[in-house]
Amino acid sequence: MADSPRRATILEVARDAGVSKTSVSRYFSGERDRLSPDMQRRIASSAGRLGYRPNQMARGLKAGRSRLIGMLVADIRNPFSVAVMHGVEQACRAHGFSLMVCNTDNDPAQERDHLALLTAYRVEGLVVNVTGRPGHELEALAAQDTPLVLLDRALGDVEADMVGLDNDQAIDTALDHLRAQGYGELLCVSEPTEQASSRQQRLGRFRERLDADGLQGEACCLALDDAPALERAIAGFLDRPSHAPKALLCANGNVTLAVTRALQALDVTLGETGLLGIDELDWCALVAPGITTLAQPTEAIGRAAVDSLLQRLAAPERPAPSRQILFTPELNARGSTRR
Amino acid sequence: MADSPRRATILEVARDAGVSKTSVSRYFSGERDRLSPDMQRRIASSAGRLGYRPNQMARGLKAGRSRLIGMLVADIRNPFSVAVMHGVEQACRAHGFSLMVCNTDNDPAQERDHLALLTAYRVEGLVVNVTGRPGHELEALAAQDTPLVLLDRALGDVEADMVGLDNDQAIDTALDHLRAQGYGELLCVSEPTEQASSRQQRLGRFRERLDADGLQGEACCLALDDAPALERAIAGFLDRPSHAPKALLCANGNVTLAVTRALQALDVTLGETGLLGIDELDWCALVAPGITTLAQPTEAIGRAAVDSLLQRLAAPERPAPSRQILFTPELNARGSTRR
DNA sequence: CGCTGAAATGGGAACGTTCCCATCCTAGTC
DNA sequence: GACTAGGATGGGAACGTTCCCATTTCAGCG
Repeated sequence: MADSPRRATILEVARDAGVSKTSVSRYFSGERDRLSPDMQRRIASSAGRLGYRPNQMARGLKAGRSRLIGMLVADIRNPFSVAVMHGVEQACRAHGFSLMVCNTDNDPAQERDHLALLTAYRVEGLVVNVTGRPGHELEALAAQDTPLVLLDRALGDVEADMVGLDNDQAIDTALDHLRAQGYGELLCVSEPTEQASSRQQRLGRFRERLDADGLQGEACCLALDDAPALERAIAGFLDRPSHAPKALLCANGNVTLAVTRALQALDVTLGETGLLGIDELDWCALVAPGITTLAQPTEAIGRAAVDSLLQRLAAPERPAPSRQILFTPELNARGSTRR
Repeated sequence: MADSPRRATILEVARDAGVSKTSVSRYFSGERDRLSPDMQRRIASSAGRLGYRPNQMARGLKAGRSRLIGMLVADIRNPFSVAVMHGVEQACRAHGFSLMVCNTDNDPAQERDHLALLTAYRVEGLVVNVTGRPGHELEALAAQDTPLVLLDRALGDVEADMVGLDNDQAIDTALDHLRAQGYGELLCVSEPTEQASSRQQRLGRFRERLDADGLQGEACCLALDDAPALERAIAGFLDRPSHAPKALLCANGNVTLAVTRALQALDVTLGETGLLGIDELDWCALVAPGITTLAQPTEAIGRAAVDSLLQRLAAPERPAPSRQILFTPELNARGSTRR
């Protein structure tokens, strides 16, 4: 059986089968119907015996297309990212592309490196969800006709399609729900916004709505790794005298996790103090009375990203104006917003 | 600025800089010190102006090495897998390799497909964590001198290094802890074991220890998507008359999630009924009195996998006998095992 | 019965690299 | 001052494909 120390080449298969390499190439590039049944049989048998696999490198080189989609993920350990990635992968697969994922750990240096890598592999399209501004490199890519789609975060200067949550609607839904449940004084917690446009947008809308609706509220941004600071911020908010029930709004899943920890440390009863998080997580239904969330349709977002890419790939001539594809969140009302 | 519709090639850079392509190649393959400072400057400038990036396809083709490590993951949405993957990625990066991850969704067909894909890209090593038995394909690969390392699950017939948790030790630690906390009657819940050796091993050890230690207990395997069945199984166990406190042992993170849901549905008080899960998850500290877990050192496992790969890659001559690298779990005692 | 055209097949030149082997130059040696 | 060793540089042949053009064969047809 398996014995050849080196991978067989198309030429060896051709020789073994007594046919030309062109025919073997045809066999493996989906042009089988151009081959006589007899030849197909011969090739199949030889290839099988030799354990031949087309070399994708050579293929990509010659044909100029890698059949590869690249994805840059800011944080692979974020379940939201993974869920979207899953959608992206499915869609790629469905269209005969493979996905090459790079995790950047929110590190601009890694973003640059990985971007170079994906470029080196000549990915035909790029799904980008990053923190920093590798704007320059991305612009260059875009200028070279590599389709680009931004995920969840717009990158100021880069002109490309963008797929993500309808943040305004999400905030509106959240506030409407909280108000309907009788909460009158709100604290919106977010990670620092400099790096991610969606955070800015959520916070911006939050402030807008407060003004417009005459709700009481404030926003705070802090790095999640400083648990004491977070506890202090929350305690400060809760201790303030007030005449309406208070609630916390978490701008994303990571925040929800950190805030939940902080609330437990502070011995706060959920529901009495409201809690609503953007992003649905496995465990939100499990904690205490259940944590109310706004779920993002992650798979759909992933698929939409790929669709957008493929569309541009199909019609490279007319560079359609860049679009925004926004999705509606779904409210999972649970005990944490029931008084 | 960015204008070239097509990527520049090494030849164009060479022409632009007035040097030979060989020199440009040297510049980009880490042989800069062989070039005079003047030449380095000229090349750098031309390459920068033209936006040149080495074509990894051509590189891989010619040099015969792709600088790529492949990883096959059974379930990308499992936090354990992701954590290990993170370790793998870091290690690859540290050694100048890139990682190509394929998620198989526990589907043998996808396993086969993705394996073919990775083969086509001529990955230099493969980290495998799969459910099915693409044994044949994997064997072929191994026979072709592609280093292979199995993650968490041994594949019966495939001879390769294996990295994972020390399952015997994990079960021992779990049982010792449960007994020390006064639980005397145990139910070990697992997903179906056919596909994953680690599950078999955990269950096997559990049964062994029961016999040896004279503990009361039983094991049950079921698919997690059938919540009612799980609830029935658990209710059955809890309703049985007994003279010692009862506890549940969850064989992995997914099980812990499902069991926790079931327990809530059954309105069981954690602690009174013990609960211990293998795999640490974000939320285990958050639920009720906290869920006791056995944490796997995921990053270390990932790194070990890559190390093992690289070791074999470095010495392809002497095919060292395949090893097992096992890691010790860490106990996080929490309220769910305190009576 | 020679002509046309389609279907089946094969030869060879790319694709963008790397790397082996020159070639050229300069400084050091006797 | 010829001789050499070694450093800097360049030319060209691969690597394993695809794809453009042949070339061959043969059925159909006026």
